[in-house]
Amino acid sequence: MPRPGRNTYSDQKPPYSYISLTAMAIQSCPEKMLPLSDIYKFIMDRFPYYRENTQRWQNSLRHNLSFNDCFIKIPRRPDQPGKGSFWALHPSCGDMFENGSFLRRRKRFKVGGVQAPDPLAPSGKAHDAAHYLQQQAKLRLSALHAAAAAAHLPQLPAGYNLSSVSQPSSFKHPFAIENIIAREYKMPGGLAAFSSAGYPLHSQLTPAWPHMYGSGMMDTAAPISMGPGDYSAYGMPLKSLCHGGQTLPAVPVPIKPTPASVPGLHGLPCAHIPAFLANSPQSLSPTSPQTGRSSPAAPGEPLPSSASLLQSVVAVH
DNA sequence: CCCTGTTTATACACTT
DNA sequence: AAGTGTATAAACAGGG
Repeated sequence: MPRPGRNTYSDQKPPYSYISLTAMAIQSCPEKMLPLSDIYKFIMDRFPYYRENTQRWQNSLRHNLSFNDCFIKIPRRPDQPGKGSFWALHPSCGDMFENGSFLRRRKRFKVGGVQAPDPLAPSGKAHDAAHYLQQQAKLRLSALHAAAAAAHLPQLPAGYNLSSVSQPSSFKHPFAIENIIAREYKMPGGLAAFSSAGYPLHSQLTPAWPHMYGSGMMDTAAPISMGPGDYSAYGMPLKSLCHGGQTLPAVPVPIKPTPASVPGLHGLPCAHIPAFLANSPQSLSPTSPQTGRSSPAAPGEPLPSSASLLQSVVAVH
């Protein structure tokens, strides 16, 4: 039982920005893309704090999706009825939170920003994204279809759980919650920063799992533990990112910044992916104070992260 | 009508 | 102090 007199543990605001929350949601899905409603669902499933004032935070979240270049919008295919588009992470956004803080990025991801300020290039965002998603689609789909066939699943109906098989590569995006967790636990001194409730006391970098329902989420739903090294930041082997894949027909076409989008080719041919892992609430949750605001808790030492790996991958392109 | 998505504006916190 | 990133509010348009 939670502390008496207190709201339940989990009503504390998680130490994540909407950007990181959204990124987590997207990354949690095998296809790395989710419709808005599933992003909502993901967040509400795991962060009880967001089960209230939905109007408010959902408006903010939508604002973030539109406003930040790190999110790309992917249309649905005609045969995939439903409202709204899918949302995915821009392949080049890399590890935006490499500084270790999921509340505030060091720098905002901008398309055509740092590495390729080529004004002539057609919107880097759309371009990269399209390319990336083509590969994603290829990989994921083959895995999904194989899995569906094996499992006698008609059409990957909503509610399926193929998480174990639909991760063709052992990759984890920097935003994948697994990574976030792993990173946080790696934080030097991180564990020392816990309150008795297992809640970070003074640092945004310390483990934030208590905010989430279903501590075992990664274990149960994402048995993607893996050996280090052989994966890129995009959910596919580095090789396929660097080479190949260019021959694919443009499957997904990000909409946002590309006036020249091919109209006809819509979204991934994948099923509508439900928020993965709707674990039963375990209510670990935090109690401790969100000291983040007032306390200038040092952002902690930047971790060597997959960001560097990502950068090199992107640079190749 | 409600949901989705875009845009503008303001306030605040953090970084440099 | 200025610049930047994030949160929030709100207006608006388009689509199912």
